[in-house]
Formats: sequence, structure tokens, C-alpha cells
Amino acid sequence: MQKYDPGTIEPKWVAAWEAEDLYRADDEDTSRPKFYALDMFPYPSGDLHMGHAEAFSGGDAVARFALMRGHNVLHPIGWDAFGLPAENAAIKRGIHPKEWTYANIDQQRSSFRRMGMSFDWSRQFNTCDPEYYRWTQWLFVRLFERGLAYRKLAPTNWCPKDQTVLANEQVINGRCERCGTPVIRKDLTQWFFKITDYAQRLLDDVDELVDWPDRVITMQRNWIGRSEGAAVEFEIAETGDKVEVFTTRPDTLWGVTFFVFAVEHPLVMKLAEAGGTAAEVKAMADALQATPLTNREQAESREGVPLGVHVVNTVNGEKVPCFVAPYVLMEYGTGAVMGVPAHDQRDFEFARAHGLPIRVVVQPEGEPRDAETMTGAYDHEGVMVNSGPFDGVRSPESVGAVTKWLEEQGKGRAAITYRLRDWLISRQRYWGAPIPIIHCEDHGEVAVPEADLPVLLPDDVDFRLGGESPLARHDGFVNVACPTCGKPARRDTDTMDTFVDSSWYYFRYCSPDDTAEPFEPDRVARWMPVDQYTGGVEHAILHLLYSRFLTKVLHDMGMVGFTEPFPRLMNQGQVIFGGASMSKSKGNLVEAMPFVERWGSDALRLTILFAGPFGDDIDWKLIAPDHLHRRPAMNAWLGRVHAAVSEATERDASQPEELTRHTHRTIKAVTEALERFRFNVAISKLQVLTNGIRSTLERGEGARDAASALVQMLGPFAPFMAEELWRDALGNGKSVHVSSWPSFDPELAREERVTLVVQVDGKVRDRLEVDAAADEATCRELALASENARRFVDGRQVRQVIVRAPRLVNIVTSG
RNA sequence: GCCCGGGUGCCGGAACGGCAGACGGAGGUGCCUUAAAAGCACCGGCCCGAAAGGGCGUGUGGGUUCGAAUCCCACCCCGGGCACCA
Repeated sequence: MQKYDPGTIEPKWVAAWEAEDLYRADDEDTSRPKFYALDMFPYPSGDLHMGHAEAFSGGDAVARFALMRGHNVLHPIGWDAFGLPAENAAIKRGIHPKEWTYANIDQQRSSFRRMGMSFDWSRQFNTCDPEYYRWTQWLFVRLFERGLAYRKLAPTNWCPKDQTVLANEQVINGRCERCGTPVIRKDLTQWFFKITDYAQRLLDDVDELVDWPDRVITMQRNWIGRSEGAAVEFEIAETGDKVEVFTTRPDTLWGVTFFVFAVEHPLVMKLAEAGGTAAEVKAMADALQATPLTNREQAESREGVPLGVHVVNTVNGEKVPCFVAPYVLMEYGTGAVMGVPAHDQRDFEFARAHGLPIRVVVQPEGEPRDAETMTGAYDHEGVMVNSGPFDGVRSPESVGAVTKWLEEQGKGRAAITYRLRDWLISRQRYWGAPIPIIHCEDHGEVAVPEADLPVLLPDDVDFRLGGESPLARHDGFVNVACPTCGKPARRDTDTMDTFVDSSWYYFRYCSPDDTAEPFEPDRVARWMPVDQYTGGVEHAILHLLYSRFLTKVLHDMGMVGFTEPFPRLMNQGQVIFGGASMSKSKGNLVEAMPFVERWGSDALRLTILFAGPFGDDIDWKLIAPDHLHRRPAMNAWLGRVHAAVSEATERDASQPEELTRHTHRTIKAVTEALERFRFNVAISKLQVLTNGIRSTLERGEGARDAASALVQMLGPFAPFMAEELWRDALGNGKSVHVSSWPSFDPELAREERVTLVVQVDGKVRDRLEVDAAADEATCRELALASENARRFVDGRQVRQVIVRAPRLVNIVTSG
């Protein structure tokens, strides 16, 4: 008998599967139900590491399971190939980003092949291919036409190191997500996608996400950040200017004792001049402009500068002083807030710092607060006081009552504010899809006509860092005729955020060779929505939100008939090392291929999927630290499977019923575990069955049927071993991966003999073997007759006997 | 601060409210081997006990229940997300 050698088995089947075209999704076949199994496509930076191995082992198991259950499976792969890492790596190495990117893609592709992933390779594409980004640009133009792509001067997050603007989402704790450099503020004209138009729908349609992890849904909700309240109009006493504020607490309007503007508020300089404080205000504005956003955000000081003017409190006519302070942000609400120190902690601190009055207008019942002695704001429920007509009104009703009154008085209205901002998509970098816009002196922003797409990214560009987009330095790219009038004009020199590329790639897989449109609506209708999306939780917000947004836009354009692309989402955990996330810079990145070469792809998949629940993080250091020297348990198990199955096929003896029952129980358990992505549990059941087969063989009995089922169930986890045994040892002609997933007979899956646990007062005192069909009376009788139990019952009075036939009897005594 | 997760042997982890620790790892003992590795067999929560057996055990404290790792309340600790959001 031959020993298990993955090094010869695995490459052999890679070649066979490709020759047989085993994993091609069939666009025409409607006899089988479709199943779109999507894995978040990888970024081609270096070769595959253990994080890839985890994500794709899980995704591949899902796809293979669906295939064996009779689905027509679409399981595609591609590369998210534009973006900063490629550009940075290229600058560092002095080569072209294209070269670096395509080399990495080649390497990852060959590694995926070696691992035997069940991808339909005929659909592969890269987002940096002109055939792909042509359609990214096409989508940009469609959004532009619909008013969903627009340019505005905006304070941006600027990374001084990467020399580019970052989206809010790419700023982590005030630092650049990529390089960790503190981000500073810079006002630039930028392209945005108007995702805020879809804020409410993005929130509402969360209901259509039938199977997403709760935490991801929560993150999406928090990111959209809907707040309900009121918009109230105030008037500046000295100038008559009107100012609107948003508040979630209109019931505290009578407690307003001051008013604060953000420095960027359009009225600020005018008011400062009127109030005679222009110099101080200008100084503060300049200081803030030069201050990195980090410092501004972390400032806990309540500094502020008086504007020298007053605002008239809309509800009672009182005049209160106005200030400019950094704690008020132009980006949220209206950029101006009413100061209610008694009921907002920030306002409280500001009032104390500037000697402003504090007025309690909401009193907690039972323990009234006193402005003099308060040590912090009271921001909970209570009864309104000092509030004119509203004295005595209780929260939470008070908020609605005041809002209604404001509307009647024409002083305000109910309002909703979202935390979500528009999506900043322009990048002043080279390695991305050029924005297909031409700037004409006479016609402004003109979209590149569809026939002229793609706007090719020129190869001969000096892409090293500079203050502006590298494309701006390429005259041949920049200078172009206006599509409308033909006069000399300039191309837009920004490129698109890579999140734009990745927000629609799953549509392209449905018809990847389409040269007339981004995707064929009929094919998309055929394959989408995605049946199971697998990927990392690091994309819980950005990628998923953008994809959901774009799908809704395409829906509104009449191109797709659904509004959510991924109703089911599964997040794998991260593979970490020694408690820290793996990264090249930390030097703890564990690459996948050395393991594969040494012990096989099957062993790697099993090691990772067996390590714990799929959604939990895996610490490689704890799971297989010394894997290149020590034989992994999964490789050893596969060796035993190989030996046992081979032996089972050579034996004529009949299979004992006990093993048949065990097999059916295992099929049931593994099927259920796979349906819920409980790979670790499924694999453990397969190991138990292996042990059962081995002891059966040891007793000289047969195990062919059990072995056959085991091999099939191994398919999603260890595709090579399964195939080898299925075709070679078991002698089947067609691939195990297109065989029908084994079914179980519920009658056989039920245990025949079970352990009846006998408890006395809740403690286990005996275990009896009984027929699984034993009824309540029988169990009760057997339990009461048990020697071991009686030793604890004697001398006591039996008060109650709980029977859960055939598993448990609890004899409850007293005394 | 707010919002999510999660605390089970030495380790990864199992466990429809009903035998806690399945299945593995690390370790130990034995077999095989000149030897090592590999393989195979057995042991493996803690305490008492020679054993039979008993007691204690799922972060802490309480509660519900015949019965709680599991349900409820409070607290402690760890991880993640958001964070001057008006």
C-alpha cells in the first residue's frame, strides 16, 4: 500500500480538474438551481498568506458543498489591483506599479491553482485592466449624469507622506490608514459620490440582509448614524442674519445661555467683524488650519473666542453671546450649535471655562439639580422647568411636544441628521482609474463620451510623489479637445479611489467578457444576488456600504432588479500571530505556500478550518507554530484516512450495522454543520467516523460504504484526498466533487442504544444502556432499580421523579 | 463615554436547559527501532483515597428551575467598532 504523498497527488488533480473544466459555471444551464459563491477578491501584494488560506478555504468549502448539493455554482476570482500599496511598493523598488502588480497576480494565481481552489478561471479579471476600468469610468459618468458625482471645495484629510487626500474612512484615529502619518487639513476641490442621498435607504434595507453578522449590521447602522431632532432658526441680534441649528434636544431650548459656531461657518468672519473681534477669530482660524486634524480632535480643552455679537433665543427672545470654538464641527449638522450647559457635557465644560451662566430646564424627578452645585451636565429624562408654556412636561414626550410647537410657531421643524458624509473618491495618485472628465473653459466639467472610454492610464508617467496628481505632469494626457466644442481643454488628473473599483466587481463576474456594457443585465439577473459572500470583517463598513450604495444606484437606473447585492455574508476571523495581526512590517507574516509544499494544501485547509469557529481569530502561533518541522495533525489524519479507505475497499466483509448507523449520524451532523459554516465541528465528526472505520477494520469487518461516505464528505475540506480516494481507491469514474452529497436515513441516523443517565437530586449516580425507544415508564423503572442510585435514595423520601426518556431520569428526594 | 462580541483543562476548542471537557495539540507511559523521527496502543480538569468511590469544578456574586457553561439580574476582566455627532 502506498503512503500518502500530497506532493504527487495534488498537482495531478489540479491538472485533471482543469482538463475536465470541472468548475466552470454554466450560464445556460437552468436545470440546476444557481449558487453564486463569492469571496472578497484579494489585493495582489505578495504571495498568499495564512489569512488568504483561511478566507479561501472557507469560501471554497461553501462553493464545493453547493456543487455537491446539485447547484450550478458560480465561484469566480479576480484581483483588486489598483491602489496605493502597488504604487508605494513600485516607488520603493524603482519599478512600474504595473509590473509589480501583474507579477503578484501571477504568483497568487499560481498559488491558488496549486491549492486546488474551485474557481471558474475563465471569468478572471483585474481591476487595473483597461477592459475593466473602462466600465468603472462608465459608471462614474452615469453617476455624474445623475448628479451623484460632483466636485466641491472641501476640507480634506491630507496625508503629508503619501501626498494624497484620504476618505474619512481611511483616517484611523487621525492617522493615515496606510502609513500612520498624522493627517492634516487641506482645502481642495474634490470629487464626491453622493452617498448621503441614499442614507435612509441604506439604513432601511438592512432588513433585507437576511444573514449578516449582527455586529456588521450594527457597524453599518452606526456609520450611517441617523439622529432625530429638530432644526431651529435663530437670528443674530446685531446683523439680522438667520442661523439654523440642529438639536436632538429641543426640550432644552429654554436652557440656552450661549451659542457656538464652527470656525469654518460661512457667517463667522462677517459676525466677527460686526462684533469687533475679527483679529482674534482670524488667529484661531489660522491656528486650526495649520493644526493636524488629530490634534484638533484630541483637544479636550474648551477654548473658544467670543464673536462680540448675540443671538436671539427663538423661544424666549433672550439675547445670548456667540462664540467660535473648535469643538463645533462644520461637517456635522449645520456647523452651529446652541449652548445648553445644564444638559450637555461639552456645553457644560465650555460654560465653566468661560464663566457663562448655567440654567437647569429639565429636572430629574425626586432629585432636583442646582446650577450652582452641578458637577456635570444632566442629560437624562426629567420634567421641564423654567420653560414657559412647557413647564411640567415630561420627557420623552417633551421632545415631540416642543417640536410640534416650533412647527406651529414657524420657528423650526422636525429634522433628521446623518453622520454619513459623501464619499470622497478622488485621489492625487497614479495607480488608479482616471476620472473620465474633461474641463473646458466654456463648458465646465464635460464627461468623456462613452465611445472614447476607457481613458487610458498612460504608462510613461513620473509617478513619484509630488504635490499634485502625477497625471498632471503628463502633457499628452492632460491636453485634449473639449468633447462638446473641440477647443483645447484639460483632462481631470485625479484617479478614483480603489473602493470604486471593488464596489461593482461582483457584477462583472456574471459576464466578464462583455465589451458593450459593464455587465449583461440578463446574466446578472440569472446569477445575482450573491448567495454567499465570504470575507474579512475589515470590510464591514466601507466596501460593503459602497457596494450596497452602488447596487441601489444601478437599481434606480433600471439595470438590476434588486437593491441588495449580498443578502448573506460570512466573516472569517483573522489569522494572527502571537496575539498580533500579521504583517510584513512586523515580520510575523506566515506565508501559505511553504506549508502547502511541505504538507499539502489539504492539510493546510483542514488545519485552519479545524482550528476554531470560522468567525473567530486564529493565532497561528498556538495552532501550528512549528509546522515546517513537525508533522501537522491534519496531515497525519489524512494519512490514516488514506490507509483506512484503501483497506476498506480491498475488503469483502460486510459492514456492521453499527458502523452504518454511525455513518448516517455523521452525514446528518456534517450536513448541518456545513449549512451553518461550522467547519471545525464538521471536521471533528469526520475524524470520529474515521476512528469508527478504523476500529471496524481492526475487528476484521467491512467498512466500504462508510469509507465512501467519508470520502465524499471530505470533498469540501480536503478536495485532493477526497478525489484521490474516490477515483483511485473507490474506482469511481467521475469526480467526487460533482457526486451527490450523501443523504442520510433519519431512521438509521437515530441511535439505537443510548445512555440513560440516572441522577439523584441532580447529581449523576449511574449510567444505563437502554434501547433508544425505551418509554418513560421503562426508564423510570430501570432508574429506580439502579443499585448505584439506590445507595443515595435509601433513607430518603422520593418526592418526585423527572423522566426524559430515553436520556435522563432525575430522582428528587427530600429529607 | 456609547454600541457590539467574548471569558470552559496546560493550549485550540466541543456541549437542542439534561453525562462538562467531544475532536485535536502539547505532555506522559508502553510497543516498534541499533537509535532518532514517524507510526501504533494507553493515560490525561482539580482535591481526598491504595482502590472502590466521593467531593469540587465552565470569570465573580445572586436568581429562575427537579436540573444552568447554556436563561435572567448585578459586577469584574478581555477583544472589536464608533467617538467633541450637537
